[in-house]
Amino acid sequence: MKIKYELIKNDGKARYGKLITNHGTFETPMFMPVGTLANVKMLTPEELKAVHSAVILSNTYHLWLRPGADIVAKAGGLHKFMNYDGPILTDSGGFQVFSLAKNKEKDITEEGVHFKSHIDGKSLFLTPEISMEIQNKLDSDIAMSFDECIPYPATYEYAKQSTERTLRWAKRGKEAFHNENQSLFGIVQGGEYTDLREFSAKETVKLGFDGYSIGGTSVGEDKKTMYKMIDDAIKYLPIDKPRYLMGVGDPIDLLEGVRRGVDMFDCVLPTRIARHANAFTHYGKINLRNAKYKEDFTPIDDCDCYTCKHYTKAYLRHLFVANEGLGGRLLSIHNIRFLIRMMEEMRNAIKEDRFLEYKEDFLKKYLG
RNA sequence: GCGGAAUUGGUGAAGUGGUUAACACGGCGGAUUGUGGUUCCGUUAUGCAUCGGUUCGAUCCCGAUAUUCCGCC
Repeated sequence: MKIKYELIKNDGKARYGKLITNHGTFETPMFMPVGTLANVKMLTPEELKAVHSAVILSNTYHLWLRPGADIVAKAGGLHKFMNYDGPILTDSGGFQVFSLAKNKEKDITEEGVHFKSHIDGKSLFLTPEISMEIQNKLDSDIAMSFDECIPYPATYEYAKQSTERTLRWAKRGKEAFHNENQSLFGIVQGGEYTDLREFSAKETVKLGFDGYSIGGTSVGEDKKTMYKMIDDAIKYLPIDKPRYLMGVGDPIDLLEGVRRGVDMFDCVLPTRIARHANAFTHYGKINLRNAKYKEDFTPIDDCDCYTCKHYTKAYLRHLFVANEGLGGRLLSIHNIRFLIRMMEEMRNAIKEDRFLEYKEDFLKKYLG
């Protein structure tokens, strides 16, 4: 069955709802950790469950290269392969168009995208049809349309052509898609241009998808521009379908996204910064390598995660200074929990009609 | 006792008679937003064992002293 979205409360800004999937029902707005290679880096499914993680992301491009979609299919699909019984969303490879296609004008064609494998340099060609075929085989809960994540800044002309092409790719992808148990999301592009965002949103909705993403954000633009990109797109999205802001993010952006009516977010930030010794706290981000934590025998934050319940900053600092991987694991647990807990708190605040107060209080503390 | 060699930052070390002493590690700090899994960026010796001398100018040349290593008696 396809996913279902149930909008429970909508005060015109923030939304509270439920996402019903083949692998459980979960409340939105939600944060989804990224597990590119059929794993969330360094963590086991049990650890993800312990931080109340729901949907996780995987990546078409990466799994296409290895181990290959057929192997995952033989294993019985992504869930079985990686031993995760929660919902999985697969990104289409569109972001790799952005990060791996060196010469956009030349490498991106109407038919698809040429780029080189980051593993062995082999030439690859990815099309909407191939992306759908791979995602169908992976058997994730939610598949993403194959799109181009437009760089920032981009000229109006480039953004326009790219946005129109993404739309044609979305249509092709939808036609090629054939897994009844899987849902497919469309992606709004349009770069930083208000009219292109409107055009992209309206046309994508016309094609009809199970949910809609706002793409092309968090690619180097300033926050003000990013929020405008959301505003320019989200007002044209149907209220009875989930809205997913791709690649975002940091705690401030989550608050701003929810305020604008976003239901789903994903981001590599919590796990990436964790591997580099950074931790989210209610008082801002901290770097555990800093000398001032050498003798700090208190937990990272007022937090209910495994790491905060059992370890001190001094110990975590020692692990990072000693180059011990456990530090990255423990911080990944904390950082994911931090964002997921934030979402829980936001949902509660929405339910109790105090979202804006919550947001203000959080920011006041966080920005110190 | 005699002869030889060496002495550069926290460490390993390059280097030159003339503005800012290479590089690496370490230290300190920052970055990171649909992940190209030990990443990227910045900073870190007002000083080249010590004291004299030669020179317009010395870390680099000369002498003495100290320390270390090697060889000989």
